[in-house]
Amino acid sequence: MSSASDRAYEAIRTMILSGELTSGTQIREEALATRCGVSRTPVRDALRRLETELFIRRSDTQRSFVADWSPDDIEQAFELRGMLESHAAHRAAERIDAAQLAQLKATNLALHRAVTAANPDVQGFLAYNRRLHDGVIAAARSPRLTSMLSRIVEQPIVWRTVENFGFNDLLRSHREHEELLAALERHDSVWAGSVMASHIRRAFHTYVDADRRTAAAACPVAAISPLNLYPNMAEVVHDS
Amino acid sequence: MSSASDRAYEAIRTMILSGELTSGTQIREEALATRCGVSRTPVRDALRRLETELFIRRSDTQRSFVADWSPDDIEQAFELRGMLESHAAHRAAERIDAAQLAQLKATNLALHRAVTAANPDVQGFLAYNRRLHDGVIAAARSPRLTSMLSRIVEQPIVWRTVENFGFNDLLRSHREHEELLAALERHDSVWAGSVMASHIRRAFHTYVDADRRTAAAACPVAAISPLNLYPNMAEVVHDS
DNA sequence: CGCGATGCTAATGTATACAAACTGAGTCAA
DNA sequence: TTGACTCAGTTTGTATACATTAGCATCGCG
Repeated sequence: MSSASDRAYEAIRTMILSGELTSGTQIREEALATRCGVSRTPVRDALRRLETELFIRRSDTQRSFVADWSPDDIEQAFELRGMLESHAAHRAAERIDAAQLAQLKATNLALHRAVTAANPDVQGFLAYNRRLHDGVIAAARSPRLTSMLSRIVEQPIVWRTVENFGFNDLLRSHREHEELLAALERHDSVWAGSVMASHIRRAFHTYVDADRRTAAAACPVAAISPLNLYPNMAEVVHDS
Repeated sequence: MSSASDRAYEAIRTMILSGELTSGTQIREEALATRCGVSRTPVRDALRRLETELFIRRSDTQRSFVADWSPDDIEQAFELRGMLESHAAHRAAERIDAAQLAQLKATNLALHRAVTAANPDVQGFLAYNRRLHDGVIAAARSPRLTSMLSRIVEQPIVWRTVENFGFNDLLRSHREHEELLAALERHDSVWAGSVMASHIRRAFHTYVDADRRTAAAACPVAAISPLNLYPNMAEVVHDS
């Protein structure tokens, strides 16, 4: 999209993810506009986008607040992402062609190199991981699915997750991708769907564990949801 | 949302659903603004919303066009809606309380009355049907799920579908709701999920059949997708 | 003392003017 | 003839000013 609108979007998103804007904070368009160096118009655009991605919540009276993610919210997000990406993998297995498959393999190879480098390149892992998942989604050839996955189940959690990943988690991620690729190569949709479902479910648990370890640590992204100390706590009340 | 923005949204949406704006038509903000009697600003807002709901497609160069729904698109939409609402029913069965259940029952009773009235009240059916499904989604208590279902898998297809429903289809819909309510009352999440999945899958086939019958008829909503004459046509090329 | 009305302040919604970007037709050169 | 380039016209993006509405506190009245 356009430059100013994009910059505003990225800037605000980053502020939220970095913890600069904490959950529950009210958002004033004017203030953000100043901060991003643009006018209110593109900021409003960005806020709309962030709202559909549930980074931002609007009160019944049109005020915007930074959304707070309860442990239950986070689990739901993982659940939805698992369901949708599993479906994407299922479709992809029926539709993927040799070129796409080759590209996915190359991506996972690059991911492996990033992980096993002298000092592991987490940013690289993130980028390749994203590219691989995007590739699978694209191979599913469903505009609706693509749109839902890109917009709603976006990366906030993944971000935070990978921050807390250890070396072994990254390696395991690579191995699971390998299995997914094997399933895609055989056009075995059931297998592909299952692998993807477990892949994401595992990421969920890795997240919960890592979060429990680092909760209340100095890292602001962990401090956002200290309740994660109790991941088994069943019903958490939440508004909106 | 705000008045002008809402009016623009409703107006444009109606233009699309009624066939006044045909698929593929380029959308000029200025023209729509004039037509809706508001300025470009709320029109832009409305277009963004309609874009996330996939009523509108944007070219890589920021031009907007009315989306065209191929038969494959429509099946995908039903698939996604089935998956998500089935999940919603599953969750709802675990969480629904007596009050919510009673309300759903009342709604389905009202739906039945609307259908079996002297001359069947299709608009009434629509309203009650929507209320019932919304009730189930609300009972699932998942903001993310709610947002996805309300935004993306919205009602365009349902609208067109019900236009083509016959008396028996409406009655069957009521019966399937009854079964769903029974599952919810027993808090049987597996049953509830299955019933919802078949309910929506059946709606898909009813749509396909009805559409085949009425395709190319005078009704503009049917004329929007003449390709539906061939519902079994597998792969349809589509851009975006 | 409580409660509601009222006016001020601040935030969002809307309109409009201007800037930037795309479109497409026409032109010129290889 | 084709292909790239240019330039006017059109369309969208951005900024800003104004309108409207929510928040909030104070004041007046019962």
